[in-house]
Amino acid sequence: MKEQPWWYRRLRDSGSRLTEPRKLVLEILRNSDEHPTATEIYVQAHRMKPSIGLTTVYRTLELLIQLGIVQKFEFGEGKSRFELVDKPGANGRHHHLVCLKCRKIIDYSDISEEEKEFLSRVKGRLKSKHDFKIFDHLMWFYGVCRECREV
Amino acid sequence: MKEQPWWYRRLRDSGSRLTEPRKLVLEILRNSDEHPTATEIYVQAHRMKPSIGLTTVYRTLELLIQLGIVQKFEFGEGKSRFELVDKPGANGRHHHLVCLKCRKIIDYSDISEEEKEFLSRVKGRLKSKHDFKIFDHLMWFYGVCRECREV
DNA sequence: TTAAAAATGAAAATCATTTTCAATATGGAT
DNA sequence: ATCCATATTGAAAATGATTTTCATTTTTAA
Repeated sequence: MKEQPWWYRRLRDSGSRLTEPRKLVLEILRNSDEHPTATEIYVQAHRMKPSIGLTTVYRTLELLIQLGIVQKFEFGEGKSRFELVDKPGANGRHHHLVCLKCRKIIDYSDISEEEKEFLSRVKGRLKSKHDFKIFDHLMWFYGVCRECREV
Repeated sequence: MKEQPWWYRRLRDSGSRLTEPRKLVLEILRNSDEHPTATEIYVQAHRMKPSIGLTTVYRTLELLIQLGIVQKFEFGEGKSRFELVDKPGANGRHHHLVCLKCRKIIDYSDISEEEKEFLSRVKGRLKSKHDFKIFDHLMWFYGVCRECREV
């Protein structure tokens, strides 16, 4: 007997049906390390089951958010990103370097061990001080790149 | 002789012109306690100078974000909200805690010694790796607050 | 004062997300 | 397994925020 993911029960308990598209969206979320957008999820889902529609992906995500199975993030890109709640070890990768002169933006994702440790300490502190459970973070650094300093 | 806001200099230094629409948008941001949306800023600006266009408000905000003068927020409403960044170096609200459920935002400025050290190490690393000289930073943490976890 | 470059505004285009509505799939009852 | 009420779905249209295009205006430096 195969063990069912905890969200199957939560879906059922809410009176919602456990449909193919819903299982697919959940499977895709389970298997992605990034925080996919609705469209990214749709593209994957569509490859596996071409009959699926983007609308359904949106509706499913909305439902899963209501049920506390999925979290919605916004990083200022003008679109939302989604992640399974309590998915361990999918944090970081959202560091931006902005040059104040030429306005170039560099995304960098290489996080050092030190940085990870620091972040987990900060998260611990935020938990105890503000009683927040942190799922993710975003860091912006503003400066001037070499080319612009040379002028 | 009137003292000019620090952002005037930063605009100038970036090679951008200090135009009427830009001053207006900055003035509106300076005088608002809330985080206005682009449209809200436009409505105010338009009252003071009817020739102004929504496009210019968007373009100005984009520029100010690139220059680190303005921050963009997204609360999951499908539109962005904007706020003036505090003067760099001075007890700025550089840290934000966002509750992913109720969309509440907590600004906190109490930075520990450990945190300051960490940031200076990160800045050093960014300097050597990406050859950026960092002037300022911004950190966002996404999580769920106590009230929302209790449900 | 003048010309080049930067900035502007209006309208059109784009993009993410939501709504509408007719067709389909699901799960409990039979 | 079959049936049926209804939850769910997909396609297309609608919406709303943001971006692009392009001709005109404003700003700055010489």
